Amino acid sequence: MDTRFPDLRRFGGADAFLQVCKPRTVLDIFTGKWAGLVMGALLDGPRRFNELRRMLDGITQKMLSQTLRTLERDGLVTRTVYPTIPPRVDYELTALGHSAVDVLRAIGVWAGEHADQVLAAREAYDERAKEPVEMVSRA
Amino acid sequence: MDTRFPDLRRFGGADAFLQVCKPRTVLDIFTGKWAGLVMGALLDGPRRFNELRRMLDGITQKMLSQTLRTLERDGLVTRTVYPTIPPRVDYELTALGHSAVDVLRAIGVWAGEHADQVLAAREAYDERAKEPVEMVSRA
DNA sequence: CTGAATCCTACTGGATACTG
DNA sequence: CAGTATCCAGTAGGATTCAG
Repeated sequence: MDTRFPDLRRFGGADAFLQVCKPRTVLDIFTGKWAGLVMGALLDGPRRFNELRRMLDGITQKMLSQTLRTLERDGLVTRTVYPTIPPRVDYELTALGHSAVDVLRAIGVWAGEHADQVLAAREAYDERAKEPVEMVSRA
Repeated sequence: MDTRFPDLRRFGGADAFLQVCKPRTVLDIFTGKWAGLVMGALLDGPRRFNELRRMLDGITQKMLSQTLRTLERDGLVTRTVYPTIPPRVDYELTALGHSAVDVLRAIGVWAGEHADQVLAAREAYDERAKEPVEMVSRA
């Protein structure tokens, strides 16, 4: 989901979305599978790599590593290396990262409040699909 | 980005995200490439298929059709068919859909306000990557 | 411990052509 | 007009292996 600048040229109505045109690339921050969870795991302070891995049970090293690198690149997380043996690396949310978490929280709240409605709608829809079919192709 | 229920079992810290566990499936609403834009196009009232297609310049029939069907399934949009000739179909946001748009707007606002910071951070990061490299592997 | 590199699969989204 | 069906490319994400 990206294709780099598919770019949503002008946008008909909805002024609120005009600003989404350029910042669209930034939206990827919220679309990844893990980015939100990783930031959530950093809410309480700095964490080490394996600490995060344990918190996000189910994530692979690759995805954690990849996600962290992206978050760092986007300025949402800082990475601090302690040149000790064994090496130790701490990750921490930046101010920007915290502001992003607020948005994630808003999304989470909406999802929490409306999940039932959405799921019910889905069930109803899928149910209707299996129905009588009415339009019998009577030969 | 889905794999249906990868399911984020328990979640270490961040209480705010606990509720994301079950409703995670609902989050897909915001992750699609077009869902947000389509809902945005419906803000001012009902629209017909081709009307939407023109507003969302760049979208293909397939994606518009697919997106609308998903939105309908999730109860965010209603679909009304007028059995006239030629056929006419109207799409309109439901109350649930409108509430979702509010969240989308919040995301858009954040993106608009912080896009510059993120993009600057990215540039800086990419710049550093090309640097001296310091750690010369001196034989 | 903290990653990077490789391989592999499934899904998203686009182009094109056809139907009621 | 409002779709559906088919084919195709790019990519996200997982498993596994290797390295500093």
